[in-house]
Amino acid sequence: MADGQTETPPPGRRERKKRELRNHISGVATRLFLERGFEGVTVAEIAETADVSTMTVFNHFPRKENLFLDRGPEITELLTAAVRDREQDEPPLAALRRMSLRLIDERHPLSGLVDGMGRFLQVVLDSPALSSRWREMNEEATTALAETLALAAGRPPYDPETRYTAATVQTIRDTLFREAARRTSAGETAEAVHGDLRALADRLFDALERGVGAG
Amino acid sequence: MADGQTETPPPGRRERKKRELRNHISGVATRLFLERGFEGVTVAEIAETADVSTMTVFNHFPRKENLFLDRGPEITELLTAAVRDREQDEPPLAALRRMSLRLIDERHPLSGLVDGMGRFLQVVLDSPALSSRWREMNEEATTALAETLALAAGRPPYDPETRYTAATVQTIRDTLFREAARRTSAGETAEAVHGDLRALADRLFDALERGVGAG
DNA sequence: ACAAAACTTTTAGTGACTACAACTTTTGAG
DNA sequence: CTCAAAAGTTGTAGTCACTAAAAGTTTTGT
Repeated sequence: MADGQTETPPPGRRERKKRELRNHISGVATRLFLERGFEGVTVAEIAETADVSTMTVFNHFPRKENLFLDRGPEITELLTAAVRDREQDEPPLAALRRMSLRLIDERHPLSGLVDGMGRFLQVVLDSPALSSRWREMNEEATTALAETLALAAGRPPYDPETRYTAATVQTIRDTLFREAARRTSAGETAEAVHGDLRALADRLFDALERGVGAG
Repeated sequence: MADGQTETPPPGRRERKKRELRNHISGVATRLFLERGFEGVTVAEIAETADVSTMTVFNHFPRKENLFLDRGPEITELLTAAVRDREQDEPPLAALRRMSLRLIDERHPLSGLVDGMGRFLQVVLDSPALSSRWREMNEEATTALAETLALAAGRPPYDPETRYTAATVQTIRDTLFREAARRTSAGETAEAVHGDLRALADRLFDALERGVGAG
């Protein structure tokens, strides 16, 4: 299955080392941020600790915030894929609800149901720059979802009511994440929160669907 | 009615001059931003043009973004006052809807129904920093509204479902503003957009109320 | 008139981020 | 294997938002 060479460079060593270095830098940065907060660590210090130059950090992460928050594209992908890849006869909002419940059941990090997520969220909320980047990621996801929903419903791409629906789905996701992170950080275990979170998700999606139909 | 002295300093000259200087600086800055975009103007240049020192600019506006976006508190105040000062028997969401329609009917700047709002929004959307501040203002308003709604409904101050309602009200407000600014900047007059915007507001509030009840 | 309070200014940083040139490593072709 | 191009890293020298602190100026109340 695996070819076991160690000396010959199989096309892709550059890329692999690049990924590894990126992970290394982001790992070092994340650890420092969790320990001392976002503003308490300078990029120069991260570079020093990771044993690279400051410029290298910026080569891999154009903004300091990206060192801590780099799952933005993943959120966007989850939301749009849920709508795009659903069965023909399933309404978009039903697919989005299913996907949200699946994240919760799988204790996916983006559901917030992971130990340590409380500290993570606290670091974000304590930092204006990270909070800002958090909202920016949410908006990117909202815009992408609005486009996908418009496409699925055969509406014009900038329809305000479609955007309303997309923004509200994002509100639900954000509400669920914060609730999960808040309660797990308050000492409750992920297991204890799981049931309540699921019920909350259902209630919020119910409210949205009563408002706009099946979407 | 007015005491007409010009030489004697009636307690408040300092405050008046301060307000005037603040307005002067923000006016100069706004003009420059509209002409050349947010990133195209440095704070030093604004200070120079306004004939003050750079530090004075920062004394009046702690962030550069505040020079262009300083109506955040006003939004918060409008939303919370609508709920706080409503008649006892009026549901909170009905009061918020009335307030939104009133802004539209009065062509209030925060409704977006003002000539030149298109260019304003374009400058905001063209600048990452201003877009970020815009979202931050929205979040402040959302948090304040959530607290007020929770109080009005006798719920705990951090109730996730109340926050969902507040966030959705904000989504409606933001959607309406963008739609108004987009269409007036596309050449339509505020009068032509007014009727459509009112109807859109009603539809969005209908959707929200169907979902969560009268709030 | 005078002292305290409130502003403004100057000075001297810090820290994120950029442009650019020099240097090193990896890759692919001959 | 060799070598040149491509990709990546590094150091240098900025720019710009923003801060801290001290000194100078104007306004205010007595």
